[in-house]
Amino acid sequence: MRGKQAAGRADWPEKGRASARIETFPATLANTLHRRLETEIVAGRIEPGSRLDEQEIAERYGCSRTPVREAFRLLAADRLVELRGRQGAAVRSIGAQTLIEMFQVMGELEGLCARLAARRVTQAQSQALQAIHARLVAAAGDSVDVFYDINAEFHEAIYEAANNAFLADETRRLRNRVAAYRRRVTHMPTRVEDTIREHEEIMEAILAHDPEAAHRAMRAHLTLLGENLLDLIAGLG
Amino acid sequence: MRGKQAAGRADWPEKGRASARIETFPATLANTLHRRLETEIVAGRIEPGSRLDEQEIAERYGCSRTPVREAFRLLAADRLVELRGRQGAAVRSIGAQTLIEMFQVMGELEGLCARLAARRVTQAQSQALQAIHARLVAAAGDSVDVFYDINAEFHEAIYEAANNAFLADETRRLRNRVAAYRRRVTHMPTRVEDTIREHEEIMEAILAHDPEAAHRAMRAHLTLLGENLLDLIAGLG
DNA sequence: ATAGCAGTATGTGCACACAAGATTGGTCCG
DNA sequence: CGGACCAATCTTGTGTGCACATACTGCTAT
Repeated sequence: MRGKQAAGRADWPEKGRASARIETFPATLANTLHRRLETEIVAGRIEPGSRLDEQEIAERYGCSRTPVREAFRLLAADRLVELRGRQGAAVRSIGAQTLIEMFQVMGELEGLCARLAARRVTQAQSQALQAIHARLVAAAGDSVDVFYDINAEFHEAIYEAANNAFLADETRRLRNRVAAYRRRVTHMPTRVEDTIREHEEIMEAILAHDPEAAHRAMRAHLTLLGENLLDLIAGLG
Repeated sequence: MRGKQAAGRADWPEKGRASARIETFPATLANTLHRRLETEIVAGRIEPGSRLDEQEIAERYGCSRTPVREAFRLLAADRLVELRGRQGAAVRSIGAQTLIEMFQVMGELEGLCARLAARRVTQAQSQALQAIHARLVAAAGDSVDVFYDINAEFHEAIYEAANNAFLADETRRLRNRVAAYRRRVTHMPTRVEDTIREHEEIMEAILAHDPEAAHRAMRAHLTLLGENLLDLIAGLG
């Protein structure tokens, strides 16, 4: 007879920090699949809107449908895929309207990151930021993918300097959701130089410990990025 | 032989609005469980930190473990439960540090809502807002739960006036995550009157179409709420 | 008495099987 | 000739069984 009270069992001793990717602990098949599919989607290797076939993926990874299904649920939680019950799962495709809205929210969140970073950044973090930026400048001529990755590093460094793990998680999550689209923007004519200039402004504000300037610069950066993205979409619509 | 291309099947015609709760469409067992458990957790009827037993819930709802497992994954996506592989799922408990961080982010998001609402609110929405506020004032003496619900309505009306579905979704999601804790704050001595006063200020700024004032008032509201919550936690720590 | 260890029990992870709903192609009727 | 209905097939949703990992309990040894 096991049916005790509703939920009165061994409570865990409360984790120190409630952040950290949800499921790093055990390397279950479902978790592995979750990570791998997430990477594929974020990198844009799976077209937005395309359907994900349980069986196909199951045999591709040599497992049964069960863990695949569970991975889908996890991805749905991050809003990376859409679950249409009885009709399978599909990579979420984002319309122009939603994209506008997302960039507005991202502007606010990344702006907060920048503001906090300006207040809290340490000496070591300042130097790290400058080093990353130097690498970004150096990579201006390299492949777009390399540039994109260093760009991401820059923002990641700011999250860290902001010293708000929750904010970092949420911002990162949002960033992931638009990543597949955002990556394409890097291909635009002046985007690389623009990015470098905008990053410079952000960085200087942070190094100068000027929260409002950092906030403003970061928001502007995101706004411009969003507008570029919309131009791109309008162009190929 | 079914193994075609990776994912080149029937693409859906892109949903009009990429928001809307993830899975309202089909009433599968897993989805039903997801919603019910979400309600239980958000309402605080399941203690934070307590473990969720697959079998127990399965037999309580008269189904097998499979849909229960899937519901857990969905809840994990919303960060409402924590998945510790091989050790079951537990309602996420939020530490003081994280709570502080969350309220900072919520302040920013709800602040954005208020700012947009001040710019975009329609005549009808203004009236609706006032009506809700009037009900809130009238409910000041009623049960805490009633007050809490009307309070939520007020914020919901602002989300709607902000006219940014994505922002509304994210803000609502965050609100849900802290709901179990937040609800308790309403019990504090002066919280009811404070809330009414703060709401008044927010509402007036929105009605006056003053974005910056609305933003400021809303952020202040969230900040005070967060501080109250921390006092509460410190008090019973 | 406490710490370490082994055996046991419980519960989760995964695979497989079955059932139900959805989609597609074909056929029949208007 | 077109549209609607129907059937076959495919895909997802759910139930069940088994194996392994983790936690627990009682023992022994220092």
